[in-house]
Amino acid sequence: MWCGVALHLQGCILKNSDISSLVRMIDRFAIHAQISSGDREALLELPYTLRSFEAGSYLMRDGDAPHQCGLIISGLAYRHKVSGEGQRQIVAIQLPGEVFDLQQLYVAAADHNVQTLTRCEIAIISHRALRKIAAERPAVAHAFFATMIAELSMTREWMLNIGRRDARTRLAHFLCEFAARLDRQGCPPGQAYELPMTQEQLGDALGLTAVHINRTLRGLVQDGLVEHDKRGVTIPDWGLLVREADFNSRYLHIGAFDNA
Amino acid sequence: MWCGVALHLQGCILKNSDISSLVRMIDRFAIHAQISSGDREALLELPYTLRSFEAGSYLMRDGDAPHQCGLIISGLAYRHKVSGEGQRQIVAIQLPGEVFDLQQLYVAAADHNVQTLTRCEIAIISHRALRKIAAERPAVAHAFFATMIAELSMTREWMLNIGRRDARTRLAHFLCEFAARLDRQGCPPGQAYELPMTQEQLGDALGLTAVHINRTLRGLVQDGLVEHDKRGVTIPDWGLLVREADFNSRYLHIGAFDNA
DNA sequence: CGGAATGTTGAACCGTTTCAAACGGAGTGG
DNA sequence: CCACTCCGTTTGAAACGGTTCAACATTCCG
Repeated sequence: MWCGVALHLQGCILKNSDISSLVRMIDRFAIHAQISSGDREALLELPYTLRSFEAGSYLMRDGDAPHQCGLIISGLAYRHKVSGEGQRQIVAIQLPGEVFDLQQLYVAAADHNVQTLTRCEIAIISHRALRKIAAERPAVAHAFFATMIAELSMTREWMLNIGRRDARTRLAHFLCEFAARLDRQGCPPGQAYELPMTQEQLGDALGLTAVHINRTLRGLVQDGLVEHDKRGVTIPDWGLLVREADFNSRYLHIGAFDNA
Repeated sequence: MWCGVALHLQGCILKNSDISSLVRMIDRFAIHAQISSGDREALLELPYTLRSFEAGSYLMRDGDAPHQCGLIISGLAYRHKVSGEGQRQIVAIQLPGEVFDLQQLYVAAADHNVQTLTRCEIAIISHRALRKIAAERPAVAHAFFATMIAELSMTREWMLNIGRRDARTRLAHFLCEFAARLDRQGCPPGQAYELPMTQEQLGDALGLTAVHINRTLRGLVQDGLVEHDKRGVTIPDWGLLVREADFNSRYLHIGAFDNA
């Protein structure tokens, strides 16, 4: 299922680049959540295992008893559920650096699947270790809680998107959200990014068919709202697309947590 | 906006019924989350304010800076967002006793609305007090976290429902979920319950129009899958509806949290 | 009792799906 | 290098599920 060597942060060989990206991510998390440097150190010293996964690997399966979480160092993953009829709904995209996958931390059986979208480097950490640090360090628990709030908010907006917007607006909104979130993660801002999803996956994310995604996307391209070659997306006029998409980034709570 | 007198639990007049239902709810929460009796006492001694709200009152507005949470003692509430076109999507129904409204606990500006569906008795508590108890008592923080996980799971299932199931299945699924959740809250089990929602609200919850809800509901009734008079729903054959609804209660994580 | 909100029904319409066929690019093996 | 396959994209035509609009019935509530 996964290839690559398991490397422990503690007393184990690790490429410099891996260490530094882990540090960078936890630092971003720390700033975001305003945790102390002691908390930051403790987070860094947890027993991570670094693994590499091929595109399409399952990180978690619906029904499994989950015992570990992942922090995406590089690559993209997605969460999905499938209905009794075999219809798939993608319920979230997970970007690199979006802290820990905490969604099943206290749950006996997973209620959805997580699968990699591209090749991924993931720092794996046991639930036990995360529960322990959350119990010992209130600020870390607080930060974990805040990330769950952000996830929930994003999921609500997706629901509005799927339930109440037409295909064109829906797709435009998705493209805006992707750009805004990449932006926040410190990727080169806004105008152009790689979107490593097939049209079928886009359809599954937006509650549409691949065919209709195709037509809708071509519509957006034809009207000059986005450019699009292979898996690359570029947005020539951000304001224009935002208006078309009915997009307002407030629900992402970027840098807007109340830590008092 | 709200009528009725604000009553403080601490050293203040309070009807017996109010106290006892609050105690009952916190006890259920305590059992659910396996928190200690000390934690339970601390939860009970928080400075709640009891208020009564008319049906249709806003408990929170999109964009507000939220400073307090509510615990629904009796009545129903719902969360919703509205799109730029004025289309509304209901993203969750809140049942009595479903612990605290923690979804905006660490957020600078609310990202959605909460409105009462019926007349509600709500125990209001400040964010400050909740943050304090969460910081001081890891088990309580843990329990809060678990309720967020459950919310998130429910929201994901709604997304699957709206994105990938047809109107009939969607409505049937909604009715099943409602029954299962009421059941968990200790209401008389399964077969019959009151559903105090208009068809327009049902439509907004399911991403459909009121007209289509009407036709779909009549279809279910005609086929003997549900009975329905005024706002009452009864389910003659639970297994039958469950099959029609593609419903599997696992995502509700009823009594299935891993507290190790 | 009267007026407003909610439920019910029909007919026309439209956005999206379905099915089917063709096209293009990447990777593989001969 | 070509032939071949696989996967994803593109396009068209027909069908369908759900919407829209409009009219009317019913219930709720002051």
